[in-house]
Amino acid sequence: MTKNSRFTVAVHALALLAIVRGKPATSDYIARSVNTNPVVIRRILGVLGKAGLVETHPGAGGGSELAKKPSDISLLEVYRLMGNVDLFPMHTQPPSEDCVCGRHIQTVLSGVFSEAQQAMEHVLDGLTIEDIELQIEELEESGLCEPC
Amino acid sequence: MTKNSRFTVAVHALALLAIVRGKPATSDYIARSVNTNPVVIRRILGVLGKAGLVETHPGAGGGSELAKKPSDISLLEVYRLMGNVDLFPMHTQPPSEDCVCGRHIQTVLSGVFSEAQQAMEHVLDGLTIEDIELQIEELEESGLCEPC
DNA sequence: GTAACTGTAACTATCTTAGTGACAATTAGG
DNA sequence: CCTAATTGTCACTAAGATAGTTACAGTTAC
Repeated sequence: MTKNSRFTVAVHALALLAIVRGKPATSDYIARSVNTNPVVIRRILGVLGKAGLVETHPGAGGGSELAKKPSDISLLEVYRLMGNVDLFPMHTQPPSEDCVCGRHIQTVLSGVFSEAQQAMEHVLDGLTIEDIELQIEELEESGLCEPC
Repeated sequence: MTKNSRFTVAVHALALLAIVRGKPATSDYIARSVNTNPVVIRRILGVLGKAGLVETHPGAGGGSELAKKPSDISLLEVYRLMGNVDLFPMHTQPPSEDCVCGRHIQTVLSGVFSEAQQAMEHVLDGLTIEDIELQIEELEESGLCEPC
């Protein structure tokens, strides 16, 4: 599996932006919540910004806020933006063409892999940042939004 | 996501063993089909052997063969044996407990992640090495088994 | 006895990732 | 205009994972 946590961090950041709704959040503020370095957050917000999910402003009083409604941001969109393409890596070197198995295994596996991956992506496609936000607020058992 | 190709290689090896049905295959033979080093194959066969999927014999005339029917080996079993546990890595450091979002994000995400992973695993659970073998043989458009 | 195997340890090269410091550019506000 | 706050981005490091490789002792068939 892609051994990176960028999807997790991106969803965390977007959920936080949803919770503070409208008030711009600095990379430093988000980084404290995620418990990482602000540069890591800025890198991810950069990708989300180019895709139109967030708007970011430099300078004093700057920061990032959502550019779309939380209910319009699907987790699948975020997942793909974070560079997650193939769930199952193929052979590092192409298999032997001199073998019945080597000749066809990649064709067969790519069908299987894509079916499995689609099943997973279908679940992510049915969930939005709003769902995450609501579940967090439900767990907190209060309608207030005092994130930090 | 799993960043290693061991699952692919394991399925390749098992499919090859299914195709040559009964005739023991050496790690060198399998490695030529996969296009890798025999030690890489032996490492994987070692795991499959401990799990009872293959039987391996050392010495001259040795090699590996399936210990179960191809139809009794599910791809999910192989997937898990290859060390694939969590599809979606969480934060590298635990998020801040001082933040509403940081406090609950992992609880919420672990539910979402497990749902998505289960959907993927359900597909793998419905497929066996026999399915792979049959698809390969179908592509080869011949009932003969001359793998190399 | 010899040749053909496996199992496994040890090592290397390569890649990916997260994290970090540094600094120019931008902006708000006095 | 000056200052403080903030982003974007580059360059680097440390750590970890992976595939590949060599080597060699142990096992087996003939």
